Amino acid sequence: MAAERELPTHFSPAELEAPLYQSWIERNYFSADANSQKAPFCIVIPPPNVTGSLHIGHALDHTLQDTLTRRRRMQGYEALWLPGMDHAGIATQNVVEKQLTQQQPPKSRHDLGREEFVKKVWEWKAESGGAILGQMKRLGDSVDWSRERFTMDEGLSRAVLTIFKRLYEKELIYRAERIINWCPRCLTALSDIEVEHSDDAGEFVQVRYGDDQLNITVATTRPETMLGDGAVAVHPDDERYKHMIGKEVLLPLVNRMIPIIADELVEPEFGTGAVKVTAAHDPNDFEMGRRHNVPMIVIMNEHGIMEGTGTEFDGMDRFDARKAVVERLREMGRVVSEKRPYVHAVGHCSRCDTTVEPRLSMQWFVKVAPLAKAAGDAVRNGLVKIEPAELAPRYFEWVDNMHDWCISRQLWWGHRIPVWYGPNGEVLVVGPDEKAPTGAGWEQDPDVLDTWFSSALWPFSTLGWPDESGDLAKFYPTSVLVTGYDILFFWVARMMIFGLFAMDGTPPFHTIALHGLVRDKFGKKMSKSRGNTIDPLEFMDKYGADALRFSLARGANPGTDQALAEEWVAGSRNFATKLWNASRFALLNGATSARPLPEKSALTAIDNWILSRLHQTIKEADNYFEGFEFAKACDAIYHFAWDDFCDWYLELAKSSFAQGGAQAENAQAVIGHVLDNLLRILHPVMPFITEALWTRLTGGESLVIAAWPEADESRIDERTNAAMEEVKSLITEVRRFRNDQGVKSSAPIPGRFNGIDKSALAPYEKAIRSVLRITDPAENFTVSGSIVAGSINCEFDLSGTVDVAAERARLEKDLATAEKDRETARVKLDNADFMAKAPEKVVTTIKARLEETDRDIARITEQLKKLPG
RNA sequence: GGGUGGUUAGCUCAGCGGUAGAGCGCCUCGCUUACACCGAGGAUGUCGGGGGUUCGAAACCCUCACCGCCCA
Repeated sequence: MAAERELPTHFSPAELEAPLYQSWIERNYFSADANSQKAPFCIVIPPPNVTGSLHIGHALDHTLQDTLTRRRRMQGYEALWLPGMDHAGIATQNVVEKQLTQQQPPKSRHDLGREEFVKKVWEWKAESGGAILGQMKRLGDSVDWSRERFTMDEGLSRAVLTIFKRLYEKELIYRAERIINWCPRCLTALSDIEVEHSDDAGEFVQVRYGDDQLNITVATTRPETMLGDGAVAVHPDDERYKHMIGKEVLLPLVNRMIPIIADELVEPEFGTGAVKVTAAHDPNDFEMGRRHNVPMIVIMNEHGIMEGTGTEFDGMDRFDARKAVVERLREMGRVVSEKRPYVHAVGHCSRCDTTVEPRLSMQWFVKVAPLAKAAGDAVRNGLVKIEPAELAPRYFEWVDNMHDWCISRQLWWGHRIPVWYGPNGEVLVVGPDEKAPTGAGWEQDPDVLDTWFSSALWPFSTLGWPDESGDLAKFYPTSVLVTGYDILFFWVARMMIFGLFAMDGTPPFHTIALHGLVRDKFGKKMSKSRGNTIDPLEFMDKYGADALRFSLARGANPGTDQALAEEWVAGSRNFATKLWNASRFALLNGATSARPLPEKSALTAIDNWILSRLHQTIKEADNYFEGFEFAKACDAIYHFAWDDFCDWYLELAKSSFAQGGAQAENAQAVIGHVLDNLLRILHPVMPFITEALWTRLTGGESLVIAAWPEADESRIDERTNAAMEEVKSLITEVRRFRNDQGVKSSAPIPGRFNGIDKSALAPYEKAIRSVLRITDPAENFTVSGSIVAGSINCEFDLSGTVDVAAERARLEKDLATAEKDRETARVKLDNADFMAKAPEKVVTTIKARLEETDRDIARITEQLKKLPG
């Protein structure tokens, strides 16, 4: 009997985890049923990129989502965690294009043609895409694989067409020629959020325009764009330049006359107070250009090569041209000053880091203002809750200031824009079930939509929208969106916008739970260049998925970053090992969850104490989980399991087992009950080891489908808790004494606990003696050492010399502490203002503290007097 | 430049009005039959500086300094 329940002496997570996950999949535990009567709980995964692999940020994000989902599943909800990926337009196209260039002979996508190229991308996806999905299994993600979605799937593509047409009909999508962010390497437009600004060392050059009659000095960080200047602008109130407004100056190098215009956008204090206006290559200049009819002169091609300026610079790369232009101006004596390096913010393509070029071009845009207003209001009106609430201002800041969203991309991989242009200038938007025009001269827009356009539909497109599917009815709106605050803007706002629009004002989720970033050991941001990245797979190999998950969850304070180090993960593995060994001990001693838990009156005080703490911990941890306080929930469980259960209860229970009989049987039931519940409440965070231990302990089918523990208030007993605190301090005092006296903890010594029989600690004496190895006094008992712990006077027969000096030092130290404590209390109580104004409860506490310290001081003084010498 | 978060033990962080906490690290003991991935004991902080509010401030207000993030 005992033999078959025995655990292997060693715990090896790596062997344990994969088969368990496999068994869960085989038993279909993660598949949600849209027809069930259970209340729905749904999380859609923030779709990872199809080219990506699991990084530590995913590991955190997924750990939290899995914890929430597993808990709800155990609570009896119809829990759906829906997995999938997005098609990552630029990134994926880049990957496949790179493959093509590495072929012999190297090819470009243009060699293949659009259709063939897209086919290649699908082939790539089938072969190498979605590596992250397998890694999610290793982490233990309890996602419903039968519902896995991809943004390029047919159903999701229908959703894209549907929303595009609806938005277009409401005039919330429009096409216009604007300055957009252009990546000269990816050869596509980018939205604002795909541009990353960094402080780069550039240059700041002042150039004199004009001639002897009239000249003006402009300042610029981009001298090469002067070839496309259409004007010089000054502030209308700038006395230095007022007389020049309306006149024309000579633009050097191109030898064109350009007007001097007045515009309030110009900051007189900045540079020389005069700026060049290159309306086709700068967003601010574009605005000014529109106001003042400045010609939009395009001087670069899509690759960022100078073109059409009619100067010697044509054909040069923009950065070479910058040098060359300044060089020529210098020769002409037109450079007034040069500052180099001049550090200023420069935009880079978030996919390839190429410096972004503002470019005038025809693109499709979403008119954001009315949609974003609704997205902001949903949170303002409490329809959607942001957790933690402190981060809501960041959300508002974003949605309230959102610019129109450029959604067209000059790519081939993605949802092609469903717009046909007719021979006579017709523009036709084709919905999902409509036929595209076929006549001569009709052509579809060549561009595709921004990946985020389809990701923004994720919370309902994955559930079957635009069809009125059962999934949609059951699971929309979803329960909670879990994501890092760093992408609050990237797509949370966009999902809100589209969700509210498509679903007639029903937001895509009730709650947005935000977590922070995982940083390195020293709190520094992880980056490839710093070389401080952590590979979650490596840590899972070494310490197990449970250990990684526990570390991440335990560090997850709402909305704040967390540091992670290998030592912390090792510590979590140690915790898992602790659980393993405790369970091993439990099983070896016949612990069982099969027997009903005896009534309080039948149990020892220590049994009742651990049950009290267990139910307290269940209550606490459950509340924390409910409030997305993962760190606090884990901490509560950790300390209960390790400190209360392993270090105190199991040690004390050894005396019950030694005793045998009913007391031992009760301990078996208590341990069984505690472990059963502990493993349940820990399961969402550490699914593997809890499952392995629980099935062995209880013989149950699986923790995945087991019931979530509920706190039994009747077992919580503050009096027992308090008494046990006294027991603990008594034991600690004696241990300190033994330690100070150099007595080995394994050596039994005879001792007396005077007065214990009449104290509240009487029921604990046996256990105390056992754990401390204090034997009953023998006939020739001679007191050679004594201490007072709490209300108990303890006397020991050390049958030999006592280290009086050590004892005196200890007592004097304790005395000093007690006296200091008494002084603080005394000062308060002597303060008339305190007595008059402090609440009754506080005064009582301080009074009690004073009495306690008085007693301590008296006792210690007495002890010191008794010391020989 | 505009927002916004932070500054608590050697490190990373909780605590956010009533005697300073955790994990890791550190020191001393210890192979006591679950566990050395362990046990027992211990040390460690004028809670960034300066003002203020309060009987009482790490916590609330003001101010300065220094980090960080987001957006320009």
